[in-house]
Amino acid sequence: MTPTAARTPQAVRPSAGHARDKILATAFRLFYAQGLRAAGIDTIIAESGVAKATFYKYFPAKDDLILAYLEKVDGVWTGQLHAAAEAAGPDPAAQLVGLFDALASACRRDGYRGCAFINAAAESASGTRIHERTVTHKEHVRAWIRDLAVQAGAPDPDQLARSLTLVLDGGLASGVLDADPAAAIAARHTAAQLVSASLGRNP
Amino acid sequence: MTPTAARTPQAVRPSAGHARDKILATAFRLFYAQGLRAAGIDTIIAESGVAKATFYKYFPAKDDLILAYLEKVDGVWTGQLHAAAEAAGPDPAAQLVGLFDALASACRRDGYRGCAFINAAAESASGTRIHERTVTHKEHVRAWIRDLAVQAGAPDPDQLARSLTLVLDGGLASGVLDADPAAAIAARHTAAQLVSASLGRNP
DNA sequence: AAGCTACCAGACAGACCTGTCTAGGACAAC
DNA sequence: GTTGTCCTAGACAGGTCTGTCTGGTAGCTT
Repeated sequence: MTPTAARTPQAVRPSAGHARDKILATAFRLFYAQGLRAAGIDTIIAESGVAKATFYKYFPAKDDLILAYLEKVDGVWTGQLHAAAEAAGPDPAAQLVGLFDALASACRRDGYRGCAFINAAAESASGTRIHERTVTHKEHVRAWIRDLAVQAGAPDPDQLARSLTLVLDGGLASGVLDADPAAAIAARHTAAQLVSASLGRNP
Repeated sequence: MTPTAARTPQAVRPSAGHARDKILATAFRLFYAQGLRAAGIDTIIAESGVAKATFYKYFPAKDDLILAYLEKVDGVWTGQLHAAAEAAGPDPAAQLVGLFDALASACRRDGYRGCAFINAAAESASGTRIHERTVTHKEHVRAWIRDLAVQAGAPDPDQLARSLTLVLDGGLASGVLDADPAAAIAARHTAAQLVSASLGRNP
């Protein structure tokens, strides 16, 4: 009601920034499906239905769009991992296994092509912002899994987190080859074995 | 000594096909270091020190060079895996763990950037020859590991081979992020756990 | 009405990419 | 000497890529 409140850009122009969302949504789709280099700016612009000038207003360079894409992927994938873990119940040990359901769900999805971060890292030289962002993502995931391992009372949470991220990354990496659900099932099974062995319980 | 023996191309022209080797060696280096798309034909030709016509004589298209590159990578990597396994001694169970030493050696090598096949698959659309070649490679590796698992007397060699390839691929995939030897050590450790658990021995 | 903001449409530049083509040199076989 | 093979040097075409720039439209604010 106050003039200042009415003056916020969102209130004044409901469509302000809308173009950015359309671009990012298209980039999300094309970058993942085709790869960072194979998806050209012109195609993204055309499929977004925006003008070129608008694109370069929001993303001064292609790398900026790629980083925004990775940010979005991070949010989506992390959310799916957390949701799968929580769906396994309150027991941290069960959550460590349950998070692998996110892998199975992902690989059943149409157009699944493995881990967007691994794929991005394969296309970017080390030292670039894109590469660094990928490393950060993987570190966050491992730190989260390590946290669960601590809560589960693992004697060596670092080692368990390492093992589980290896299996998870292996499952994701094999996803770029074929979206075989058997790999995801095997990953979950392997994770259960490793968690049991680490916690000293007999499966 | 016979005329026919002296008439073999290799004897007549020692340099025949030499240009092909130079091209392939340069491609091996650049494709792995920079990626398939980032490494341009012109650069490969320039660094090989050959003429453009010579290049296109041996490799009619870039894809042909990429396939030859993958063929070479297959030979090298498979050789390293086999060597590492054999170095662990005659026991198949020990070989299943020992093959992971190839991962540790690889990631200590300068310029290590993970698995060339996973990286190639990340850059190529599924259905292409490049993608198919990658799938074939991974199938061969898993079949070999499964063979070792059978020899080791694993009750479920398929499952053990799946688990071990997941860990191996996970180690290779994380190699494109950072050449952290800790990941390779953890992979070997995890493999030992899985082999012990599968064979019903207590570690 | 004037101004501002967000946007659209598309030409354009300059670099880089793959692949073709012409012209010719070095060397062994005959 | 002639022929055939393998090679070098590099111009060229036609396409694609990223990024810049000009000009014009719609709608809200003042």
